[in-house]
Amino acid sequence: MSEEKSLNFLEEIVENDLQSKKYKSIITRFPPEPNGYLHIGHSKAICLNFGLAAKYGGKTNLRFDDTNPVTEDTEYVESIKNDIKWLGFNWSNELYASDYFDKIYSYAVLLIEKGLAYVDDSTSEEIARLKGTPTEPGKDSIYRSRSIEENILLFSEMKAGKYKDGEKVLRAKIDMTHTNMLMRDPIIYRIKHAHHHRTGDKWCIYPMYDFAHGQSDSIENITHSICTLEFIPHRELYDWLIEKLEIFPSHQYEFARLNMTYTVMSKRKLLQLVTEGHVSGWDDPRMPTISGLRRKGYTPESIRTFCDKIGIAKRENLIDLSLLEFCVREDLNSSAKRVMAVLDPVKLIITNYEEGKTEELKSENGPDESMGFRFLPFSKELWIEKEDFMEVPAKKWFRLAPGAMVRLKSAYIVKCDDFIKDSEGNIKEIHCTYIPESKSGHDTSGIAVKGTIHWISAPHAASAEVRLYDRLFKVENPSAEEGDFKEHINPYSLHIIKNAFIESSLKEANVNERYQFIRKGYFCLDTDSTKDHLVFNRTVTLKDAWGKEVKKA
RNA sequence: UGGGUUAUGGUGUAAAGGUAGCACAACAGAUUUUGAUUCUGUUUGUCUAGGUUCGAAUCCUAGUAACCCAACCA
Repeated sequence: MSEEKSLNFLEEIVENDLQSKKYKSIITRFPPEPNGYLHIGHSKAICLNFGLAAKYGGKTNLRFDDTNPVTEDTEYVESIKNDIKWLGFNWSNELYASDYFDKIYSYAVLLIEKGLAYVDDSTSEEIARLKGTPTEPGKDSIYRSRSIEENILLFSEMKAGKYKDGEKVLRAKIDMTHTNMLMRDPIIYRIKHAHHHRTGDKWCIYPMYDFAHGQSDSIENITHSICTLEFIPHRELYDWLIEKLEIFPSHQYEFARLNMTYTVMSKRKLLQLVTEGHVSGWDDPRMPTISGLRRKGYTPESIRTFCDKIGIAKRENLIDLSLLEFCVREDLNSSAKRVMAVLDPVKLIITNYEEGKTEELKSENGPDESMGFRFLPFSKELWIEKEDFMEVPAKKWFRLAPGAMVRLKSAYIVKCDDFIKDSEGNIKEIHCTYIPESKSGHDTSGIAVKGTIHWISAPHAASAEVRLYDRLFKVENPSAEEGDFKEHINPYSLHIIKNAFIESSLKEANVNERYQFIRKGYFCLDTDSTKDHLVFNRTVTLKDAWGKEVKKA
């Protein structure tokens, strides 16, 4: 029994509620509006809600908060369900706020009958004007004193479609001078002659968030309704409505939403990136969406670990992207198949190796012996990375340079004797001699080299397109900068290598497998890939101590 | 200028009056046929000012800062 992990404040609340017998078991819910794709911030809420229920033996509903027909679509419903399943969670019930429209309508009638709601004919401008400001109290609308009978008639006419959009609204009658703006007679129903993706044209009036969310929670007997900090002012109204309606008392709790460096998290901003073509779509691997991260090669496990590590609290936060990257590296390090690929090739010729000869050299598939071995063809002409050769070696350089020796991974030690430049001064060929006694696994040469580099036998190489991704924004917190957040987009966030050389085993690559291109990073097959045109995405780089060294200099 | 919420290393997050801990990041070293991994170590913190107490991140008082609230969005 090592030290137990301390509880977050919501776990404490749940434990107290369970211990005090307030509830026999808990029910949580994840309530997305189907008007966009889920992002990494949502996975924090998903892990929280599903995790809490799982930990304390409760259950979690998936409920779509579909009360605004003009922004919502089944396309989003499907993607949301898919993403939650992919993350590894199963909901107890798939529910929709729109399933409760009849019930919610009857709640509204009940409120009118209690004299706690009224129909207001004012324009939205007038309503806004009378609402006052945070520092000035509001004023009553002239329609506030309508009789219950008139309100009931008017509201039923609203439902029947007698009025146009915006002509009337239903408002809760609370207090126009309340210090909480949300309590100044909030609108609870509005007229929208719009087609709903589930209820079709049945309704032309729709409840507002505040008159649907808490009511849906209550209908489902949600014990702990968990949302983000910006809903704190809504809690007072949430409780007021439940009390007046005398329905199951669900309770709202709030936690701080996730923010991450070098990206944006608001649906509005993400939508802009998509519609204005800054990215290729919601699932562009540079996007912080679940679908983007999935396409980039992130594993569900790594995202869950990340959500676990960031914790749950009530203060504003900005999480380092490096933590997410750490989580995926940690996961992939133990599971990814090791392969060789040369992204920026230069020819290496082994002058003392027999022309036309091919050897099959044994190489391990992973850090764990259980992952097995494969055989790599080796020949006189190889591709290596341009960056692994320096004509004039830097300090602490232990890769290839004139006169220097390196090991070719799983093969031989070679010594650089010469190199050839093209007319523009670029290195064209590197000439080496190999040490036959230094064969990997049977090395009797007694030579110790500091550097080991990867390679591909030129006549046996396959080729592929490789897409390298960098952070989407140049600044840590684009939302906090002055002006348009899009001014801070990183113009180099995508680097496409049209023709990289890969070992031929990768022709058999499949989308579900993760690979480590040795020394280059973790990669996965992209959905754009075809049999004749392989496309790989870089999920994340490896840590690069040499890169740091170079930067320092 | 009203109301609400929050302040702990560079970033997150613990410590329920009693040793300020953990993770990421950074830095240094060891190992390494991936400058990866692994291992070891180091640096850095309680918003400010008072007070209570043997003892305060924690309690009290007064400040300060950040965020949220004036959609017929959620």
